[in-house]
Amino acid sequence: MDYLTGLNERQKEAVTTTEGAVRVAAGPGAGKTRALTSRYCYLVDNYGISPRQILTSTFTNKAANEMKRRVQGYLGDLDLGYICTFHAFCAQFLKDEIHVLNFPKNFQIIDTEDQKHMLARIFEDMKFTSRDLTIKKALDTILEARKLEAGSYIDYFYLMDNERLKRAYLAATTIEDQIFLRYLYEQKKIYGCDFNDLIAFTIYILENFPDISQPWREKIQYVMVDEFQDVSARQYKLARLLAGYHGNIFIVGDPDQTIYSWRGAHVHLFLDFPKKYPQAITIDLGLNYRSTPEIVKAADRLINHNVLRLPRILETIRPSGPKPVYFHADSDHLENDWVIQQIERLRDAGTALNDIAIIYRAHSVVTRDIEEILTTKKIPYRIYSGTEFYARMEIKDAVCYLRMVAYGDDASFLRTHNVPSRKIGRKSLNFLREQAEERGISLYQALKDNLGSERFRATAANHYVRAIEYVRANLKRLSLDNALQSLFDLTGYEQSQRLGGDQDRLDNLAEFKRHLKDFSEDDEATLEDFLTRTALFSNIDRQPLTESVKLMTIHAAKGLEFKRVFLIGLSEGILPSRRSQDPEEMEEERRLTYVAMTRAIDGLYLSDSAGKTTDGHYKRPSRFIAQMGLDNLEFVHPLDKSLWASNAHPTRELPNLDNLLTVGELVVHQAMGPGQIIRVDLDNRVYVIKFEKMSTERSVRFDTSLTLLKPTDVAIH
DNA sequence: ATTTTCGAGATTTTT
DNA sequence: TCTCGAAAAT
Repeated sequence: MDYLTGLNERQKEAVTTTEGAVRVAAGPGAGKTRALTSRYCYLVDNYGISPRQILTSTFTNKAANEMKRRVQGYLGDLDLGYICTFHAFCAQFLKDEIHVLNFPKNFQIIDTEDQKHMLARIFEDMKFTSRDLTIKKALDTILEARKLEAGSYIDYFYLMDNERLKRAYLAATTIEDQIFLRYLYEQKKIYGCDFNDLIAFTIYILENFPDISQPWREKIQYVMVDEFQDVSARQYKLARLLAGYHGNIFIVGDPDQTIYSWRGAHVHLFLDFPKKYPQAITIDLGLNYRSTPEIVKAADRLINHNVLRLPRILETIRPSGPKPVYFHADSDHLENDWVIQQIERLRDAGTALNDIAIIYRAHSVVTRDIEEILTTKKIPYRIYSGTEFYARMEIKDAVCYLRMVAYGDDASFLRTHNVPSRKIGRKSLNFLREQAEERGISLYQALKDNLGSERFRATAANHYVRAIEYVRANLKRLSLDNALQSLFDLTGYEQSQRLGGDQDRLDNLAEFKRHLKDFSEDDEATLEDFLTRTALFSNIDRQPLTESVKLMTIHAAKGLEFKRVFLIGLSEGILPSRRSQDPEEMEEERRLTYVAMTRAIDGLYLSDSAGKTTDGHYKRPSRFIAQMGLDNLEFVHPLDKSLWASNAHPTRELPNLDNLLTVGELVVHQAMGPGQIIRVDLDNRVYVIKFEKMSTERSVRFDTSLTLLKPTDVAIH
């Protein structure tokens, strides 16, 4: 029973409320993963529910692994296959059920990079170049278009046969439609399934095939969703569908930590949960176990500038500590220098390097400079990001060689056909494109069919084709790691890397082969399974070999905690990002800062530097520094208020929204008298106000004259 | 005539 | 790291 010991009353309530719809609103460091884990154990242990009857959606694979470890710690070794991301659940589901959409069981999961490749190829085929419609924009448009009507594009296109789809894109009148339909055609041709499709297909099947849907809904007795504030509308719909039969849906989240809006998350989903489930009970976990009161105070002051939130009062139990430290440097080099000096000081005072993290808005903030200083000072560090294991060039190459064996798709072909160099350059590739286009075949097939032609006489293309064909033919006999080795040997890939002389790359390849070998220990494991896994679990958590300082983006730091946190690059244009223009985006930037601050347990260090940004503007300290409350911070240098002069933040927050009232504030309306602001609706530009005289809430336009009765920090309810 | 190499410039966040 | 373009190499 020790999964219940040490829980506070609120947490216990969350754990033991097992029926119906439950919403847990949890602040940072409130032990929400703890509550979720305990509830899982409680259901299995007390109610005799089998793990296969509980779907627990986590936001990252890392979080899933962490939860599994904890549950197994309490209950022993169990198969916890449904503690996973929605995407991983859908991959499992579709493997069994996608045949109803006439897709093969071994459909291919494609990632953003594949999609970009496909689009690039379409653009080139169409000889289409435009400054206004870049590949990136086209991809956004494609994703956006599909978001609108979950099922419709499946009805219209995925159930259409390829010939009709082809006619549709040829007949399209606008460039956008041409690209969109052409893209769907290309994707369908290879039975590709992107991350959105995984969810959308699953929903589609659940909604349209009752014979499949009903057994699943009966089987899944409990649905639990972690990090609900980052769930997209579509994922939410999936959760509702699966929980539809038993009605047990349990969500945990913190609207103030919504940092994935760009991926479809919206604060409203959490705030409006009771509208979907009128009987839902809400449990508030506001007690912060993690950070010192000083850190919580500054973070709380900052987040109170947001309008789209549930007001809450954060309480702390930790003993008092130092105020967060703010350092403004004259140059980015001096900023890095200061940060690393502090780290050295902490280390010499006995802080383990593992307890220290450097956090930033975007990878670009990490310059060669900071790495150089860390190296010269002999401080081991590890960057969690950009070049994660599977993102490394040589690993991607290896994966694409394997994909050539399994799928022979164009994206993999483009990555592998000329690595190492085989004298197949642009002209030859264009030739292949024409062939492929004309005959409706893949690039690889086109190459195979033209091996005898003069064009490829002088190239090493035949080696390439022979290697792939050999491994394809012998795949059943070869173990996966041997298959890859054969590919390497026959194509000379590894040899070329060896000649390149980069030992790191060879080490990485060796590690990749070990992974592959581990995977193929299981006799059932197929190449397709492995590729599915690499597509879904691209961030394998490798244990750091040595004690090291961790560098990561705020997004990557979500859900983690560190004794000491350095939040660097707190400049206007970086945090908040210059790309965040409208007020809602600005709120997201503020939430990001809030998330970063609340990672810290004992010490929080904030820094920025003067100098120029890449676009030539002079950098200014972030407005968020001021919004934390200057008296809540410890300034390394005497305070220079001119750094936040009124001209320092041009046009970021729309002027007419600058003076918005905040939820909870008491106002007087000329006609309707006194009332309290319940919600601020930015979409419709109205305040939702509960007036004393009225029984129902009223909407009042932003520009209506309202007298502020008195500002208040007190929460409503 | 093609392919390869090399330097410069830019890069939000991720399942 | 990736892309682009121009110069160098086959």
